[in-house]
Amino acid sequence: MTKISPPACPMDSILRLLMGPWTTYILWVLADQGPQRFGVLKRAIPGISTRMLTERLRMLQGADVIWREQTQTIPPAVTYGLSERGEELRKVLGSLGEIALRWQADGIFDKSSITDKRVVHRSS
Amino acid sequence: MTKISPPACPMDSILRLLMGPWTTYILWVLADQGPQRFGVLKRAIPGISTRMLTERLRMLQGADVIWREQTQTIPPAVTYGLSERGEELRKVLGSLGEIALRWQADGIFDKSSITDKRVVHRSS
DNA sequence: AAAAGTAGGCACGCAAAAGTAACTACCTAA
DNA sequence: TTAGGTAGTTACTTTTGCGTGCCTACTTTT
Repeated sequence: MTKISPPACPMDSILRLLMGPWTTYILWVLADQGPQRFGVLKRAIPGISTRMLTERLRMLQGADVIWREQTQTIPPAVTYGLSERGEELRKVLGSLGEIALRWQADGIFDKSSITDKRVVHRSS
Repeated sequence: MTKISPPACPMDSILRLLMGPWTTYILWVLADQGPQRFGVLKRAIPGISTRMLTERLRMLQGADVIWREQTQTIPPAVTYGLSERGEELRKVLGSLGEIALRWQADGIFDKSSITDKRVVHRSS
């Protein structure tokens, strides 16, 4: 018995795309630094596991938000970058980021309503 | 040292705000139908539990995205609505919604890359 | 007198999500 | 010869998110 399917919410789908803990970070790096190889991405996102990075990249690629280019050289080099859709998304995420910055300046995120149980991975 | 990943992540905070399965739905209803009471909201969002609705509302309220107005009448009536911050958010979410609509028309969300494991199995 | 509605709080428990670690195959540099 | 880098995959374990059900205190309705 297939339970609920979201009645009228493409929002739901697109947010499920962005929702993961790392997804926007990945997009941010790709937007900010340009196309990058797997290993560079991994090092640019401290704390992410290969498993997560792979999964997210596959998902984003599946949604045509990023492209993937693999060269058949012997240590195979794989490069990822924002596609046209990715650019589209970047603009909106940019606005969202601006808002986030303003709110942060206002201390919204500090006041223990959201940030509470987020201990943050790997405190060095 | 609790140190958050440094350079670019108020995004993380704001997305954590929107992330839950229900959050944007709630905002959508409040934006679309105007301020609503708890019970009305609950009935407007089929399938949500009181627990979730309460939690999300508290969180949104804590971030000043919605306001909460409680009358001390005897069955106490509580009304929620978008605050100024909420309106700000609504605009961006609107753009995101447009994109989502276009992508949906292109069938991005149908092609089993994201939606796949969302099938739910409750056979009884 | 009892049921129902209003706005939630609290505890239990499962299933999905995320982290951890080990393994692949191939090549290069020490 | 061995370590290390490239781009992952697979298996195992832990964490958590979220639904479900039961509770409140007060009033109005039946």
